[in-house]
Amino acid sequence: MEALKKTATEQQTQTHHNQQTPFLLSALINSFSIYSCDPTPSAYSFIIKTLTQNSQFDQLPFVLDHIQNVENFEPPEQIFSHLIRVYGYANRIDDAVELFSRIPSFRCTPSALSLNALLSVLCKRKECLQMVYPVLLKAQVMGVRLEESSFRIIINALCKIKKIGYAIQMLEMMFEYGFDPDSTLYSCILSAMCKIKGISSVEVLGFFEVMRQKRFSLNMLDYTNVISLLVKVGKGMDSLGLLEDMKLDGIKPDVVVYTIVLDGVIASGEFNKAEELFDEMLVLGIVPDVQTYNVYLKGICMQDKFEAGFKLVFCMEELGCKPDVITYNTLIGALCKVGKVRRANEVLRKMRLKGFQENLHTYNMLIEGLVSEGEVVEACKLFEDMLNKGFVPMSFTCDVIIGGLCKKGLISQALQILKEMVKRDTTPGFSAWESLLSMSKMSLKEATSIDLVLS
DNA sequence: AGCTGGTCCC
Repeated sequence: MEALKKTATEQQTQTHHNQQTPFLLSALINSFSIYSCDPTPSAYSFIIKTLTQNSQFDQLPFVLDHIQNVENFEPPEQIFSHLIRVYGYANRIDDAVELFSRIPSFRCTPSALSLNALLSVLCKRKECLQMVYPVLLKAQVMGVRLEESSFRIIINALCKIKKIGYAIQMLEMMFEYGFDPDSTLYSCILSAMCKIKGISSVEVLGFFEVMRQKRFSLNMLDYTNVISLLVKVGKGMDSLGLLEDMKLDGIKPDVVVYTIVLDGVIASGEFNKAEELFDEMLVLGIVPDVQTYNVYLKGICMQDKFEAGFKLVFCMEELGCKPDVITYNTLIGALCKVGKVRRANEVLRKMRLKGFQENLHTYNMLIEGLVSEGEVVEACKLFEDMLNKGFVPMSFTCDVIIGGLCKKGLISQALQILKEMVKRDTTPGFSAWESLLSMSKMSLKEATSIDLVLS
């Protein structure tokens, strides 16, 4: 073994040409035959490690063939499970799968150790997931028994690709195998469920109920996931119940949970309840952060209480919770919505003075606000300002301006915007075409101009 | 894990 290791170290500094028997393998055979003993499994382990570390994968088949056909020892399974993982890292998926199937031919009985190695390799790659099922069938034929850890790998992979139905089936299969899946598997599925868009909240709540009946100790994330889903599907008031359950469960809701629930309550227009919730939070000693204040500010603005809104922003500064772009955007958006574009513009000026850079959202809201007030020329100025600052306009915003310009009969300016869009690879929306084409007074020359842009 | 409105017609 010492002789082999010495040879292996020397070999690294030498280059050598292709031979029938690779250098390290013959070194192994020689080193042991000098002392008239047989190579040990750990000697093979050593050269396999050396070869993989040097990325000499082309030599591995010779070594494996030698173990299979010449030696008689029963190699430990770790040699193969390790090599399967290494093949995975090297992106040699077919080699990994083939080695797994071949394990019995090495006088070794494969177990979940190798199977899990292969499953991990396959589950890490989206394009390999389709191979998981055939591998499981193969494993069954080979007499490999799935372990709890095997199920864990598969369920995690299924959750990642949002195949919740299959994940639940695997969960049920675990019972058939005599395993009792723990709460982490359920949490994993629950969290994946909540991320699926268009999932029915009834289904999620049903699953959540199963978790409760199993008397799992639910964690903060479980509650947060479900609460956030309820808010997303517009059942903000239902999230209040879960907030209570959470407290009864001994979990102290944090600022994130309160912010989500507050958002849900405000979205439902229950402003009194929102006040109550905000107070409750303060009483519990939870310090609102900028995101909480932004949600709270949205509620105030929804009630058109702009003075209170400005005051809140001032208080934030006093309390050391610096407002951010979203805070100012919330004010700007609310002001534009009720036609107070002038005041919205003042907010823009103020935020710039405070050193904040407006973003795409700020421009979108102000431009739309100006257009709906009939101030198309101002809107165009702002649009230009936005382009100069390097913002990529949203097609929606362009549509709004084109609509506004057409309404005022400013067709050539509208066409200018259209050209600007085409230049930036932005596709005009339906309403932009509608505005342009509905101009019955459009002259032939301008119609041709559209033609040119289109072609 | 949470905050800003966001994209055709019906």
